[in-house]
Amino acid sequence: MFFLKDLPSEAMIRGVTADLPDVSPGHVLSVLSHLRAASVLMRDIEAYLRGHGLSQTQFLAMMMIMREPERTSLSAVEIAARLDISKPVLSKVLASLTDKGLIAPAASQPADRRQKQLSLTPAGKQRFAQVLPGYFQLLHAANL
Amino acid sequence: MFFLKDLPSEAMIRGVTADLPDVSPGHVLSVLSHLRAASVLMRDIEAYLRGHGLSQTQFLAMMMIMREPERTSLSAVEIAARLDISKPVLSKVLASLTDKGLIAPAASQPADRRQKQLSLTPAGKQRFAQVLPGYFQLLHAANL
DNA sequence: TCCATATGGTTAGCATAATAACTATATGTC
DNA sequence: GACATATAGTTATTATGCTAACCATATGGA
Repeated sequence: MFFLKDLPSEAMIRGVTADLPDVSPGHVLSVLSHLRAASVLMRDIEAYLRGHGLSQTQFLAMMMIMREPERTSLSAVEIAARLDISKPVLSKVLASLTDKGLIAPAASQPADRRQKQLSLTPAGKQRFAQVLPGYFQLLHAANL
Repeated sequence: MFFLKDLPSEAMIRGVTADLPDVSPGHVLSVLSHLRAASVLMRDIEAYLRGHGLSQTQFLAMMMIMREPERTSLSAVEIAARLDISKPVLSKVLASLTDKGLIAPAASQPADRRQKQLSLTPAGKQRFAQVLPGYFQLLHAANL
């Protein structure tokens, strides 16, 4: 995660986009500022989570499982759809969380034997509870 | 680049942060929405640039060199500072741009032999000019 | 029933990011 | 002048993302 530290000046954008009448330099600069702020925040979040032994994706995968009001488990494709990441990435993330003992196959598996339902272990729930408040405080403190 | 597709509801955030009085659920949700929008835009930008044979970092490194009003070259550390990325990443990015023939060592090298000044080649300037308008149009079209 | 097609998940290979550790060159102080 | 320290850049290692290709299981139509 990264993004430009030195944003282009509005004058520079205006010069480059002079022949693009549908592009407003002020708006483009505002979008760039937001991108910069978002990337800095994501970097901060990743550093915070890494301090707790988790990548952002690992943390969010746990959140997706915890968040289901009616259920205690989810299948891999359900998690991938909610996170908007590719299946292979999720496959690795789930393997890593399993290795850490934070998630495990759910007690009841579905009839469809292609699927694996996954639940948080007690250790997983505890880790998640430890990390969540600081995560929301970081989000709250962001000026975005 | 990615971020949550299904954002948590404000009620869910409120429940989790009930004992954090300094965290406002509405504000947290707004920050999450901005993060989501920023990550989607970055993914779109990366896809656009990849279609032109460049990664985002490669493109931005070229922009940093082009952008200097008084100069036609920059050293690696100057580029890294403006982009806010680590030196090793920049080292690879510059090697890759050199392999593509888009940048080359500048005609005049500084006395300090540790440094390498880098300029855009004619092919580099042409590629940059091809790509830039679409880049700004993507930024302009973003609702961020 | 059987075969084509779809879906869930993993593996393989590539690109890009980070930190740590390295080489080479400059600089500044004794 | 010589040695300690700082700076520019590269290499090694690790983590995380992607697409493409691959198994295994389900499903649906002839």
